[in-house]
Amino acid sequence: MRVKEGNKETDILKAAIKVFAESGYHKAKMSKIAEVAEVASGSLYLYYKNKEEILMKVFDNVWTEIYKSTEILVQRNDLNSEEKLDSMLDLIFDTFSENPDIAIIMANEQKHFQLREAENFTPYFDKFIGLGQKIIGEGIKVKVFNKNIDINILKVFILGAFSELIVEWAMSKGEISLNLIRSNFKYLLKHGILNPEGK
Amino acid sequence: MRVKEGNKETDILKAAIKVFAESGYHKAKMSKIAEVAEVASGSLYLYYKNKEEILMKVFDNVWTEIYKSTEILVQRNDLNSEEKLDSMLDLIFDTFSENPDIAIIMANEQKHFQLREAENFTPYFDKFIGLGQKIIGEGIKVKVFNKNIDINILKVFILGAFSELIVEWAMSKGEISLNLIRSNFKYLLKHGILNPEGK
Amino acid sequence: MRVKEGNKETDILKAAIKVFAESGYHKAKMSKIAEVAEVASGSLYLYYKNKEEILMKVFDNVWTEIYKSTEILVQRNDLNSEEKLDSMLDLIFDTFSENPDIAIIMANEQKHFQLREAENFTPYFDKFIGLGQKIIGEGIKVKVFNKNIDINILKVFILGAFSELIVEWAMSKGEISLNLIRSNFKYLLKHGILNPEGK
Amino acid sequence: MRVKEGNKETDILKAAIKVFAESGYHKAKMSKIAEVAEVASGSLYLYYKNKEEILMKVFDNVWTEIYKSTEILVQRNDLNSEEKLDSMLDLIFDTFSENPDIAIIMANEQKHFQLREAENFTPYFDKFIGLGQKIIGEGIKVKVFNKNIDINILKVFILGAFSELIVEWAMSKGEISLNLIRSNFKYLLKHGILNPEGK
DNA sequence: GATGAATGAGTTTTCATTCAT
DNA sequence: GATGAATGAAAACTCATTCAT
Repeated sequence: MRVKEGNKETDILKAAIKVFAESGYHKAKMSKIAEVAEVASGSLYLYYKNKEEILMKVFDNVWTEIYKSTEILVQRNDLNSEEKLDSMLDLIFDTFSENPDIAIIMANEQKHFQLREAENFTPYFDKFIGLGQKIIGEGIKVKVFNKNIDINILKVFILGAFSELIVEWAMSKGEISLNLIRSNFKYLLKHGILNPEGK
Repeated sequence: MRVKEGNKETDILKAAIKVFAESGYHKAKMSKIAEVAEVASGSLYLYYKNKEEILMKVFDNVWTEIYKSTEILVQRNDLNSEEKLDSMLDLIFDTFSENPDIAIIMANEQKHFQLREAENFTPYFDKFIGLGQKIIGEGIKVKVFNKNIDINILKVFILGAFSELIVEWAMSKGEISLNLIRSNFKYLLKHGILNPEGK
Repeated sequence: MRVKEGNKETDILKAAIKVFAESGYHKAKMSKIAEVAEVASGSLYLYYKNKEEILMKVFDNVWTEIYKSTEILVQRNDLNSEEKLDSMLDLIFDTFSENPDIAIIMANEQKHFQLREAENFTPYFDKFIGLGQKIIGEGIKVKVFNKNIDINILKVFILGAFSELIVEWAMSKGEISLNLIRSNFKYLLKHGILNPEGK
Repeated sequence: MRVKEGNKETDILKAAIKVFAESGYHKAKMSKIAEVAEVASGSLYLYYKNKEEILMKVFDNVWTEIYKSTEILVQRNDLNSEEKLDSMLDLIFDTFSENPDIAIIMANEQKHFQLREAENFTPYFDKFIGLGQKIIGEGIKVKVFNKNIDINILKVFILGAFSELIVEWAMSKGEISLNLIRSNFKYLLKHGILNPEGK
């Protein structure tokens, strides 16, 4: 029999990530994904039920990975709250900077599907957000973080700033230094923009 | 004197904003926009060249308005840099909180069209961003804002955090207090999350 | 505005009848129906939800018409049972001989959809069968028809024989005399094949 | 000695009969046939050229068998015309009641392929019909059957009534008594529906 | 200007058939 | 012979846009 050559499932997913990032989900054509994956269009449906399922798989993969790493992080006793937040930010910076196309897809499509196709959207995004909240909550308890800040607002603040920055970086195709973005992001998040030395 | 109401061009734009916010641009049907605008579908094309042009007009309207108000703000002598930043943030908070559907559209669609249909995208967005940068730049010069922060990164940081927050609010249909969001946002932006009293 | 020219809904139905009769429902292409109806393919969907709905409409139309005429027939007091049966047979002979393509479609497709898409199948077929049974039942009561015959079996017997004959005629494109078929059918149904004069 | 069971060619045919009866030929999937036959889908093509050939084989098998048995019947000298007709009817009743799925397939698909794929359709159906005509023709000659009946019409009449009845029985999954159907069928065919005792 | 019926290009998806192993 | 992964042609259907009235 004809045996699976290489790994078509992965090839297709990689191709889809590329095409979705390039054209946006709605304008992306299945035929283009097939072409990039060097696979017949019918083969897409051997591995994925339909176009949406491919996208959902992209999100599921990243958020599952991020969630799992964060879970381990949360349980570490050798790190204080500030260090845990730092590590968590490094984690997502690393993940998306290794997969800039996924960052672009997340920024452009995630909200739409989270809102309007919630039942098919990976539960690991919300679970990850929950862990982030936990880290911050602990930081507040031990008075490292300001207790007057609304934690629900904070999480949205962080997520928004982060995803905009990572996409800006991804779109610039590396022209902007990721490390500069990362350090500025961390600094801003912790100290804000005011000149600490006063005017 | 009040301009006569029932202007079709405006009706269509309002209807489109509603429909785009509800379904997302790509899934929005022209026939639905026509229905909501209480206009025949053919009439849409009397006022707008095509579907995309309607969306572009939505963006052009908000960013032009925001740009113009910001321009006036920038020129005021009675405000220092921190006050100008505050006012600018109030400006966009006010604008989008009066038009939550536009906030949703901005969050979901703007990036796509900014990137991939740049030639049709309103120049007033970039012009507005320029003004924002100017305000901050001045603040740095007078040492109100921290000079070590990269201004390009900062603008993306602010924009990302802001739009995520405003959409969160818009999607929640008013369940979250806008004032709480605004004050937290301003505080975070200025002072960050660390407890100022130390641990 | 562009006003309905002619009657596209009817044009499409007529075209579909032709195409379904020619190729069979499953092999019939929507594009072919559109071509025959001299209409764009998209227009088909202005009048019918999908391919199946067109076919269902064909069945609904014939059986509704036949049912209504039979209903009137059943109520007549001037006819005895044998005459009513005769008239009913004439009715269906006339209907299908005026629409030979529908006869072909009925013979080839009806059973499939009756069985497997029962919820979309016209209720007027069963209602018509009910009236047929009523006529025969009355004939048995007044001893015109043989009381030993199972009426459920009889109705299937008649229906099967009739539809096979009408299709044979329709397929022959008029080579066989319809009147000959009709008289032989009536005779056989009443007297059977045995030579009445005995051997 | 029993022929070895588990013959793939036969397994496939049996599976196809089941699947065709269940879903109808056009909706039947080759993959489903393979699954039911417990065979790989590629193996279907080792034994049959394509989907249509499988169906054609189904028809060929029944009609060949029926033809051969009828041929023997025709040549018997110990039976008069009426008895021959009776036996022939028993023959087809027996054949299809032992293979109700084939009865269903015949009723739903035969006409389509007889008409539109005549060149691939088994010649044994027509040959069988020829024998049937011969039996009746002889019955007319010896004045057992009514000479005024058109023999071509009669054969269609019988075939239609029979196949509708056998399918009705097959679909009812045995709820209706086959013997009752058979006796009513024979009676109706010979004597018709009129009450022999007059009104 | 206004209408909405009509258009037809464009895309996803299915599934019979092939063929490398 | 047997397998089942891979293929790609084919077709239904959608919907932005046009245009006759």
